[in-house]
Amino acid sequence: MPSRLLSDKFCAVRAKRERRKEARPGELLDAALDLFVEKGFAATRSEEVAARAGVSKGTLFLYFPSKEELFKAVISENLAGRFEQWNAQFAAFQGSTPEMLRECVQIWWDNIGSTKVSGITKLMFSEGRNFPELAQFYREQFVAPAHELLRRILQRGIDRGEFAPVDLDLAVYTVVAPMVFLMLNRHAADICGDGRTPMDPAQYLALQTEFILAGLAAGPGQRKP
Amino acid sequence: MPSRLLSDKFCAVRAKRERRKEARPGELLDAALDLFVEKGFAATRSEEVAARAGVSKGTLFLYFPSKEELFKAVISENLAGRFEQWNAQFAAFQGSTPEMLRECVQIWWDNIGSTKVSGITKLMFSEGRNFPELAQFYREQFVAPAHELLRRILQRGIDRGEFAPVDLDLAVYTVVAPMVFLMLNRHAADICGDGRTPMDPAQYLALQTEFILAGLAAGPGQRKP
Amino acid sequence: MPSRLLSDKFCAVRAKRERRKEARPGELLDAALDLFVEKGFAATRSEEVAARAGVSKGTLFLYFPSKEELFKAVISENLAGRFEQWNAQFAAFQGSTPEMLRECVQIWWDNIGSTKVSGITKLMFSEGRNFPELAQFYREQFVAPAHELLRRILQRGIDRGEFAPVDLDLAVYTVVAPMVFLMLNRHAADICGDGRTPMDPAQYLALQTEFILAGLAAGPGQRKP
Amino acid sequence: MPSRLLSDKFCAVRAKRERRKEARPGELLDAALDLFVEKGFAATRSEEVAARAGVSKGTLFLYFPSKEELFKAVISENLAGRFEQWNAQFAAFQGSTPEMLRECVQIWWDNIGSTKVSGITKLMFSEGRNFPELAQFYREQFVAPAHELLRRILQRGIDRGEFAPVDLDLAVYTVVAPMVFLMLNRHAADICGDGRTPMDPAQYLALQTEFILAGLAAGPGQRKP
DNA sequence: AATGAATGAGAGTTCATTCAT
DNA sequence: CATGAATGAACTCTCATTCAT
Repeated sequence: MPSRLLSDKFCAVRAKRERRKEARPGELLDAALDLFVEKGFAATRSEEVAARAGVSKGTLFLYFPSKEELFKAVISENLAGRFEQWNAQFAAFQGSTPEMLRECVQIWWDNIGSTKVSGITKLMFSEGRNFPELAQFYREQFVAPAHELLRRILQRGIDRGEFAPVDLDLAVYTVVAPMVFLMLNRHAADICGDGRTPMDPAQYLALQTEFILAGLAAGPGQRKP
Repeated sequence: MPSRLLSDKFCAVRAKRERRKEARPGELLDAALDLFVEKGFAATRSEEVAARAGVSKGTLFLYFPSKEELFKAVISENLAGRFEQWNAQFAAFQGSTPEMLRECVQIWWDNIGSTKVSGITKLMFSEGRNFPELAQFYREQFVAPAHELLRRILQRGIDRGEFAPVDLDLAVYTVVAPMVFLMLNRHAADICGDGRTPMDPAQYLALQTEFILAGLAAGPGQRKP
Repeated sequence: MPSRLLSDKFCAVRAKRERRKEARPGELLDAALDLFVEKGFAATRSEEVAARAGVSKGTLFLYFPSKEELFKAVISENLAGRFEQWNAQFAAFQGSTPEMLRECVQIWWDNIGSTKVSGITKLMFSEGRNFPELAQFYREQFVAPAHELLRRILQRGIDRGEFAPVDLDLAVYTVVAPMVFLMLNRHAADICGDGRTPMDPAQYLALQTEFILAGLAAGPGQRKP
Repeated sequence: MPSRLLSDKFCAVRAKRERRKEARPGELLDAALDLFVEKGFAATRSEEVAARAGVSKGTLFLYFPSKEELFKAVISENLAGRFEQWNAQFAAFQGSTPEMLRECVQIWWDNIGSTKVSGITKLMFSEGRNFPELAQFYREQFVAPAHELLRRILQRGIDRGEFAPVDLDLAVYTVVAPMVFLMLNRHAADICGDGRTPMDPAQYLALQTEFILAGLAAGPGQRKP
């Protein structure tokens, strides 16, 4: 069939160029994430981003109207709701709540903490004040859903008698803080390492999680006196 | 008498001026710390620092040869070690080790966490990569002594049978991480808040400390299966 | 029959395309004239010209090697002298010289002043300094013949006793100036209007022509006392 | 007196620098007017303006926050109302209205037409469309007062029987048009010269004025048939 | 012939740093 | 010592122009 042939030819001709065109934004966003995390938003020159993506300065602005919009796109791209899936996954969880929390931490580590996406948190801590609307966006898209998920897990543990009652708002932070610490330290050249042997994040996470579980099991303050 | 009056006035003016003159570097460092913490190194203009210190642009460069040297001075100046005192204080501590850890956290909070000094940590996390020598300096002056102090406390607990045996290298991080989290979040416009009620750092610290103590008491991994 | 239909369609499409192909340069010149007149040469983007002509950026440069050459072509193309015809027409004129002048003005208004061609004058006034060769070309092709035609008319009036003797060089400008004024004001968003009611160019022209005729009849300076 | 001495010294020390500082904006505005008129706003580079004013690029932006603001300042600076004085002057005029008109034209020529202020009109014609708010400002500050002044003069002539009745709105343009023509042609490299001998604006103005007076005396249209 | 993705020189603007006063 | 006007390197962004498709 001629039409098919024509169509094939058309596709072949367009293929390479189009593939690049479609791949460009992603390549640029990857490069931008790398550099922003490494050097900070302000200290990263647009041209560097372009160069790392293998294109020229001008091309960057073909896809993103400004450096700030590029920043926003980096956030959007990488924080696009993973929470839908995770919320569903944990809603269907059958095991004990301590297992649930361990799995939650593991999933976070595998998908975010150990990947370069964790750099976004570093970015927000470093540059958030200079970009309030971005900070707000980050809070809405990432922080709030995370807090909600953790609250549901903790509440489940309390409801099932696995955890002693506890101020959920605070308890959530006991889970969040180590994650944030790992994400920031990872992208700050292990600034909080003691300079001897590097800390193993997976082991730290495991220990930290057990501490949290011990604390939740014991109930807050009961051994204070 | 006019001449006397004038002379007195002149002396008064001169005295104030000289007092200010000697205070200049400190005022500039204070102003710089505030602004660097708030906006980042690159995003802070030299003129702003000078203005906040109440002097002109030129005067800043009279005391610090460059913006970068100013940054280094800000870090160095504020890292004046308090560990000598603290080490002595804790070497003489008589009570239980959990009490010791609680006091340690409290002292940190009162002297560092809740004060402007916490901004130094924010700065090191944000800009450390661009100032490797400073990062190393910070690790030596601040991180290493802190880790050592905490190690000694934890070791004391184990030695006295108050804590179960634990990997000290990892356990230290369970104490450090919440501190770092608080210091950074404080200077990042509560970027990790969920946007509802702001978290109370003191309450969070208390809960987090009890969790750590529960974990240390229980021993790691014992409830894992 | 599908094939016939297709074929017909194809031919129709092709025919239209070829017709367009030949029209391309003209369409581009029209678009360029519009935009250059409206926004100036520097402020007009090549892509806009192409877009208004309904082609892509690349196509523009297929027909004109540079934006500057496009500008030159816009001027040259629209300066196609009509003076041969007009000179012949006025050489054969039979009526009175005032009638002749009125007709001259009318012809100018109908063919140039009220049409897009007037934009050329706007362009030369705005950009002439940046294109000296074009300015010279414009003077030769347009200004000089116009002045000569007007001189012949005025001389005829003097010769026939209809006009008092007058410095022809100056008198020509009294005819030219209102024309230039109208052409420029037209393309400058009525910048010389007082903001109340818009001026009617035809009425203004008529009045202005009568003033000129009155002046020519009276002779210059005679009432100066 | 010491205080006087001190004050003198102070003034002497400051003098040179301050004089320059106060002169800078004016020098920059002059340079900008020259270049904008000569090359157009868009085609003039900021650095050129600075260079012509004898300063560096950065200094320009010390006094004007952007190129566009510089443009606005050029307009504002040079259009500062001269009409107060002129209106008063003509309100008190005692002679005949033809004399009044001649004087009006002369004053315009001496103060505007023959000076570089006339370049502003060129600017407005060339770039006005790209800066609508500036165009409006120009109309309000310059065009409208000028039209009103001319209307009053013409009306006086009619009232005193020196001029035949005429449509004032149109008649005003017969006076304005030659002025505009001269201002534009002057700044467009005599684009409307015929290339032979340059036209003498003063002589042209005189002749043109007499034509207008002849026309006004005769009344419009009366010799049409 | 036509397209539009890509380029990179160049323009506007900022700001650390200098230095005459 | 202190000032702040001046500088110019560096950065973001634009757009005329090219060329693979």
